[in-house]
Amino acid sequence: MQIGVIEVPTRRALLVQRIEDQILTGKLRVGDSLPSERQLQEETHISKTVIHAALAELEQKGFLEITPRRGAVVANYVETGTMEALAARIRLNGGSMTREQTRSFLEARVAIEGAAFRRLAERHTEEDLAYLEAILAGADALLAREPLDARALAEALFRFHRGICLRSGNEFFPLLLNEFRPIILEFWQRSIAVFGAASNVHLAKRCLELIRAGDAEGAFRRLERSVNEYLGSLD
Amino acid sequence: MQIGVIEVPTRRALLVQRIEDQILTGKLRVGDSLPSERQLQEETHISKTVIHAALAELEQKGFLEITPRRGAVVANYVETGTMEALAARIRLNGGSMTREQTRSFLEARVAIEGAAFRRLAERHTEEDLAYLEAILAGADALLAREPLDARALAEALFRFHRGICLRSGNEFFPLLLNEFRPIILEFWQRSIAVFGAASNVHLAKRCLELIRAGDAEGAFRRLERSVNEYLGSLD
DNA sequence: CTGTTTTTACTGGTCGGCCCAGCTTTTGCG
DNA sequence: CGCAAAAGCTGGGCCGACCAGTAAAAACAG
Repeated sequence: MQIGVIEVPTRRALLVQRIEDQILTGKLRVGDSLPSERQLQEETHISKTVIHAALAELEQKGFLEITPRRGAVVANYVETGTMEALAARIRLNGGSMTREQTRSFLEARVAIEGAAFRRLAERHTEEDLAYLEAILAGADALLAREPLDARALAEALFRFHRGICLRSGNEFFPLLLNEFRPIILEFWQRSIAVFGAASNVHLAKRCLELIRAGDAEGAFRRLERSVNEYLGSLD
Repeated sequence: MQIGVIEVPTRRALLVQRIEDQILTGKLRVGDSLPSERQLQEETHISKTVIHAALAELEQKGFLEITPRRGAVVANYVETGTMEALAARIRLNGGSMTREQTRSFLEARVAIEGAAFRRLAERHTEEDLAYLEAILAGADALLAREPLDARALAEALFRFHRGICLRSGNEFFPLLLNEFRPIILEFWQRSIAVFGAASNVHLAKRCLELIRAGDAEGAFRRLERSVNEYLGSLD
């Protein structure tokens, strides 16, 4: 048996997580007031500096709404939340989404990646293709190794799809995929578990071929089909 | 003559901005190490606590990668960056995007909002429409008042479009729009300046009508057309 | 001179306290 | 009783010291 590295989390990170959990599990509801910073300081034995930093972080993530000299209330994360807020909620549910969330997520992914596919199919250089091929070569290397590192392969698939966005020439697409990152990684890990590692890598290669051939619609349909297959596998 | 309020920027905000600029202008390159917190303290005459907070903020934005007891290095913000990193880059260019950035941005917006339009046109309740109408009524009220508060109207238009995403039933769309928020606000303010306030509100109303009529494609084309007009106005 | 242990200098993380400005509640005077 | 002054909160910003680790330098043994 092997004991890996033990990462010591910072107090700030622990406090952020604690409050996130309270919000996401419904113990703290939208509109509820948080205790004052000084009160939290007493409860947690953490200094006001760190408390303040943690609350500021939660505000930026969209979980809280802080008004100077009035206090912090739990925000409606749908109104103000970022992708991070959603990722946190998914993390809490044991890393799994409801079926409806999954459908929403895939719909959004198809909207973004579909646009990237189209652009790249229409206009790409040899360098673009070489870049994407290099990523897939890395995935192949992972495939050959035993035991399979599903996490690493999921990362590679993520990099491939972000690579498509990156090379599409649209500055926003890769950033959007970065926002999705934690969710997409969960997705690929599940996809690897359900459809197998080789199948997923093969699908990526097929998409690249279609892009190379300039078949924008074909690439888009291939993407759509795999998404539907994934959704079907949930039943 | 009238002298308005004088906002005193905080040291922390100034430091954040300074470092952001250094990164975005290339004086600090990806992979470069930052001076230690203590070194920065000496250079800037700002306390280490504030330095620490500023660096933490830059990390959350995706500009830095901080490892405890090892230091901070400039992160590849294309890899890890969020929409905020891009917003910062735009802010640096005097709040305006290049033509290519604008095109990218609108392409992404059409991809996301287009999907939301389609969903909402196909499936909406009376409550959804009432919700959106209420937002437009607020925009009308702003329109009647003199002088025009362009910022507030831009906010209203943002809320309307986010409302469409919200009511589309896709949990991700509104979150994506939230990520775009700072950029979208710049967009609407410019659009108001170029096409006039009334015209923008009228367009929103027209979109709502098409959604009500269930004309998904019509609504989508209307959106696409206005985007193209905006792009055309840049020449 | 080499390989190993110990020391030291340096890192980010945390602490508690200071003052500030503004909102809320209590107090106290006319 | 009415109303204004005061006291007591809030978060925001900042400071200098201390903590627990790391990595390089110094000391040491062979």
